[in-house]
Amino acid sequence: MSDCAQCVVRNRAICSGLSPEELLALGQKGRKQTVKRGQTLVWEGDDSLVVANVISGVLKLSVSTADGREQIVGIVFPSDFIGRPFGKESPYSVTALSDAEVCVFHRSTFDQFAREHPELQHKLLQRTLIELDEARQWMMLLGKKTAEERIATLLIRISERLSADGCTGPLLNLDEFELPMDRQQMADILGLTIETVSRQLTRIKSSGVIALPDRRRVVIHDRQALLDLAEAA
Amino acid sequence: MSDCAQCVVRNRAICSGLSPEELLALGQKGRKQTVKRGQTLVWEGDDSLVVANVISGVLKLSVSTADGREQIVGIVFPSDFIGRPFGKESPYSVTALSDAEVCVFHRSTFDQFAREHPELQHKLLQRTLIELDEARQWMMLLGKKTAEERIATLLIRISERLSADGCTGPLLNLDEFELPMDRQQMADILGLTIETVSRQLTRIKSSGVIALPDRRRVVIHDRQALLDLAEAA
DNA sequence: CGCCTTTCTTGACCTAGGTCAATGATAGGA
DNA sequence: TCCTATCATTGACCTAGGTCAAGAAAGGCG
Repeated sequence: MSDCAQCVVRNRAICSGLSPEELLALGQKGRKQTVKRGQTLVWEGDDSLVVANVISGVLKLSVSTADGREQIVGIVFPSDFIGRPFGKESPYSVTALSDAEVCVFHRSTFDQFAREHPELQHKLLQRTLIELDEARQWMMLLGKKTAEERIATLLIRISERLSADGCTGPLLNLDEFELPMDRQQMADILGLTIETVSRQLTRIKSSGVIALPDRRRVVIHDRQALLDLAEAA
Repeated sequence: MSDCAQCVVRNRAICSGLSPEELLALGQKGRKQTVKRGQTLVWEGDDSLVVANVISGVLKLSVSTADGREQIVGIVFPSDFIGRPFGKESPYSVTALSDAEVCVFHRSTFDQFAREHPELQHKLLQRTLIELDEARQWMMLLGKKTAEERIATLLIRISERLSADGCTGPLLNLDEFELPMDRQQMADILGLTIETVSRQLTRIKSSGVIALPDRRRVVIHDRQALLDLAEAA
């Protein structure tokens, strides 16, 4: 792989904290790969052969029932880690929502390297714990929140995540951004239908809290009001 | 703490894999504590001061909205780990569903010990990854499954978990067991109301797939049929 | 620039599951 | 053992959100 020391996600991905020598050693085991929008990198139930860091783009993690219902169980942004280390089957699919670049490793190679480098393993643990916390917050949303609360929560979360991505500071709370997904995908994240998503967005727009200049663009006019709509964090 | 080498969850908890000396060192930092049914060990939002292993009993992890809606985001059985290492706030409450015994550590003490013992950290990572997979399966249930599918899934999961607990082999799939929770708690796990839980249980009972000899007891008469009701895993 | 495909919005209607309220069971405690 | 405080079930009714079916906007692409 090309020079990890120059990597744009160098300071935020799990590789941060590795010594220059370790970074080099890990870098030699990985390779950069581009993924086209819509392309699936890992299939649910398949042998988990690769893990990766996201360099650019946005991907979804999803699980499906036998009869085709799909639930998106995670959205992955640049600097996030994807794949299931230390386990032979992937419990979900990983699919690109936009064109993306990832830095891929063979799972077994990565597993071995991680076991030999406690600092890397620690980073991975920290990240997994955070993901678990987030998954549990989302369980609350899916189990107990109304459609309007769900939409408001999603908009807040995406705006936070996208602004954190700028990496210029803690959180500057982007008030205008591009949705990295279409309406159907929003519905699959929120446990709703596309029609309900559409209706609730129009409702919130009509109240003046947000504007929707085009399909993908969102402008938050009154963040506090949106937070109130989202209820508890 | 008393002798870890004699601990009933010795081979299943994260302490498994530690050398006798390490086990002793860790054991000296912890203490055994009993928790009464209904008692809350950790409050959502509070400083995360303790972590623990569950020795006996069953506990719930829950998060609440400002207006009092509660979602149970995890059920914890003997040999499971509780608490949020490497993070200062607990994102959920931990409450005993039955009287329980836990083996408690100060979080900071535990964090330090874990960082010095990669094997322990690895066990913790493995466990966290499994919990994350389970949380995501549950997101599918909460986002897309019908009430009947939810109930069937819960019954299957509990029976599997309780039989694994016997620790006599891989999975013997207990066909008769005691629910470690009441109807309201089932509802809070499944994102339903107590009435819907009750109605669906009666429905499944009427179809002959299960029997309910008393409030807590469940007998699975036709496991395959129950699996079919639960749809996809 | 118009055509076609896909995506999004909106409306009319329906239903799974929620709400409210009454009744029935059970477990402890005196 | 009876009494009382839960806890669970059942029924009648309601509503948030799902379903089905038109339209209306955007993109692409020749």
